[in-house]
Amino acid sequence: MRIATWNVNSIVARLPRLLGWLESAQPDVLCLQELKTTTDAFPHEEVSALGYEVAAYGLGRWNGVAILSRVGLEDVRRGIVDQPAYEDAVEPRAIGATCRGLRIWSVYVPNGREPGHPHYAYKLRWLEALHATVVAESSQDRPLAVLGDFNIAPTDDDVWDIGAFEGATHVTDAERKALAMLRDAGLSDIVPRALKYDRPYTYWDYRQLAFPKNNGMRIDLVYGDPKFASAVSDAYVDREARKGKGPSDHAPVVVDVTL
DNA sequence: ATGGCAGACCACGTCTGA
Repeated sequence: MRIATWNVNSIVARLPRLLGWLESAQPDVLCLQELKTTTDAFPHEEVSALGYEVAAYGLGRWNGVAILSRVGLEDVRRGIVDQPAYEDAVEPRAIGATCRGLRIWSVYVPNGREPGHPHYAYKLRWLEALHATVVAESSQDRPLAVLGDFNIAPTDDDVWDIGAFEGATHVTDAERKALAMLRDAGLSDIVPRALKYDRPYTYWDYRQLAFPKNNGMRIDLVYGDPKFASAVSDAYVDREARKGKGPSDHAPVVVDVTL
């Protein structure tokens, strides 16, 4: 079974590329983030035409997550356990579903903006809620994986130049400790192969020629429980999807599992 | 010292992203 995650930075703007990628990469399950549209406005017909069921969760301009599956889509759940609000709004940042016996979550962790900002505190609270969700769902007798845009670079090697991140989010101890908590809960970081260069970055800023310079970050992560991790046969970042006209600023992460 | 790009909508400026 082929599982993937991709922050598309607007499902509407990315639809032609998404459809083409589904046809070429042939994932069985795809987790999407940053739909930037409502559940109703999701392009259900176009995606269904390729054989995928859709569970989408979007409220409009920002955020929005979805799971696409051609191997079943059951027990859909929108939002995580005690999901915190930001400025009184509970945002569409997580959706879970069961696909052929595999429990999958598509998550879009808050950005944080800058350490000390209320959004940063929100990010850390959100990660605690994600941890609680993982703990709650780990009791089930089925493989579990959390995929998505975590907005955290797990190590200094996961950014092109750690010196450029002084005082910035994505690399702080508190954020990385939240990832460590997920690992303590039994999940493993499924590190993908890079198809070019030595580091498996998944995001490159649109500005400053970041992609051709490979000034990237690995922030789109796959966290799997032991059942999932032991079933992984391959994992890679599809950087080809970052090339050309009208790409997302993120590339898909693809994981093959014998489940 | 800062923006640069891209997308959505509060739409011809503003906000967000990381």
